[in-house]
Amino acid sequence: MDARRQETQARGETASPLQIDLARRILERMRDSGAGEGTRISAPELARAFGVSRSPVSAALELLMRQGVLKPMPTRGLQVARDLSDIVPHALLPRSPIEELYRRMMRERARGELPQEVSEAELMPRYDVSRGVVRKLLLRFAAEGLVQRLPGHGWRFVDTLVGEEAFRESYEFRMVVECAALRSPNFKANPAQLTPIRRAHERVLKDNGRHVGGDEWFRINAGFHENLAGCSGNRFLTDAVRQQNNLRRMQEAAGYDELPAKRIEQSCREHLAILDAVEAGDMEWSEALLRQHLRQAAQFGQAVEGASGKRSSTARA
Amino acid sequence: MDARRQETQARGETASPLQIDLARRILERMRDSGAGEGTRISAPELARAFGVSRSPVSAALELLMRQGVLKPMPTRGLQVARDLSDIVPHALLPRSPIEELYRRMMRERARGELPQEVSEAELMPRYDVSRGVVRKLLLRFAAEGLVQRLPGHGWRFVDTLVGEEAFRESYEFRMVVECAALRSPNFKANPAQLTPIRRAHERVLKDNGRHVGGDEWFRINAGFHENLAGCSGNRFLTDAVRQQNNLRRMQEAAGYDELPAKRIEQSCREHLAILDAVEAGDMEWSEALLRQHLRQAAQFGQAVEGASGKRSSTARA
DNA sequence: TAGTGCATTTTGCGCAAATGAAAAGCAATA
DNA sequence: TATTGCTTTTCATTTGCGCAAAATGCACTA
Repeated sequence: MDARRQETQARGETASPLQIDLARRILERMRDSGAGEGTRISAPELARAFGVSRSPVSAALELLMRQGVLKPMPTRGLQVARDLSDIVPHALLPRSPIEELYRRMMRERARGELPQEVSEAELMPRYDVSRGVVRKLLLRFAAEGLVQRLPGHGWRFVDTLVGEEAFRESYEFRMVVECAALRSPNFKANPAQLTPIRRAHERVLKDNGRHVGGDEWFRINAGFHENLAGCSGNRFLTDAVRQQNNLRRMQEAAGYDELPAKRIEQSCREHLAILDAVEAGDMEWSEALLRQHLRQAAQFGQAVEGASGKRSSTARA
Repeated sequence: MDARRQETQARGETASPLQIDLARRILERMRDSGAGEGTRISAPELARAFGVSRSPVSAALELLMRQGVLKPMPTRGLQVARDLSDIVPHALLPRSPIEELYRRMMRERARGELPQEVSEAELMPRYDVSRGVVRKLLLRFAAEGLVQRLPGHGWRFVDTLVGEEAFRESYEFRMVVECAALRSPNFKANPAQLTPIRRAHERVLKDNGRHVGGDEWFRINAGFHENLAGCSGNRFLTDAVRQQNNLRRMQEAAGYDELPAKRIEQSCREHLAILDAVEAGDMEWSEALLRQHLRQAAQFGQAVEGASGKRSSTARA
């Protein structure tokens, strides 16, 4: 057993979803924290940071080593093998089949190809997977608040953000929550938290959004809003923002409307301006900027939605 | 098969959790909608209202008939058999074992007897149930946002509301969200929605909180805040309030500190005052009242928490 | 026309052993 | 002292089948 396991792992044939996911997040973390060639990587530290044991972290590091991102230290341990600033995580790391399926379901739902109410038995043949897999996927959707169990049979996707209604409501909600976060009496800008965010934004601006795919920008964007709310010190405000990000991620998955580089660039600058104001401690100005930022994003989104006839397109703020 | 099923059902030995739950909700619905003796009950209408098929509704109605709450019409169908205003639903309808277990888990968690992070394997022997049941329970907790899956193994309960920190944050969050709901441009007081709420409050006042247990009051209280937010027409605001209610329900489950009847009565009056203002369309005054109401509830809760040495007691607003 | 009662179909849950993955423990080392 | 590499232990997922329960369809009636 042991021999066989080592063998398959060495061939790179097996890697659990968690391991792949960790590898990607580790890569992003290293890059955004400014780690350069030769930087030593500590497995226990990563395990702590991501709330898992060393086992999956070790597997993820091995994965990264096979991809040439890491290399062994002269004596023991691992170090960064190359410059990370131009790496596209998703290109380097294959998505696990289950992750792929998750995104596919999300996309089909966002496009309306998948009905709002579904049964497990309906999904099994559709995606040609076992019930266990279906349950696992639905459970994950449920954990992100994107789907709910119906009282009797079946599951129900939450109202998506398509349509003027939900779209407007979403922005109204975000405006309320995120501005409240800035106004929170306990608000405290944490440089250790915000610096990587800022760095990521600057990286986007540097290559004019050429190497920045929609996925990447979404992650950066979501991270910005979530961490900003996080500074409020109010976990409920933070959770609410995260929840909204999850919802918008589903819309994003529809894959319509690639966001124009111009728009990304502008959002980026607005984010940086907000960060400046926050770090300078000028909360009123921060709030004004944020409010304006959200309003513009909402307008942009609605414009796109109005232009294309199809149901689509939440703008990313 | 068929004969056996009818037999067991006739003996009242089997009743699925859904059926029992429906029976209780139907009872509450009839009572709060002011149905008196002789009122005819329509199964399809109830099925629509609760989003299930007629099957479990029929079973629930049969259950209520066996309890003497309903009786057959002269020709066909069912009617209310007695005055419903003094009925205590929980006393009449036995909770299903799984419901009982759910509440027990919640209570033990709220009291800190159950650790914040648990594994399924740990829970199975503890409650002497199969893995399937454990999963089902955890899934339900997850659906209410009370527990989350950890990346690797195990589940993690969300931070409870005990401790000054979380308690303050919770009220800050509610203040933000609920007041925003009242200020929402699309706010629209829906009498059909608010009248049953008002009636329930008046019932509480009428018998000075004598027959109103903590459970009952919690339900009414939660319903008030949720429906009020619901009038905003913004589903995200509504969801946020519901989520807070779920959290507070867990605190409630600890079962410390029976809320004094005086306090319930006062909250009740404050709720009614808010309803008055809302229905009169005076949103500014509504908001002022609501803000004051939440502030007082927060103070009351903190006072109790400070007084009793134990970790306990979220006040109900 | 909507509601009832009954029959049929569909759906999801319960159960238990085997397998794979993550957590935890431990000695060796820089 | 913290980290690494390895081993052991614990944990969760997978899989398939039988059954209970919910959804659905249909004839009949007020």
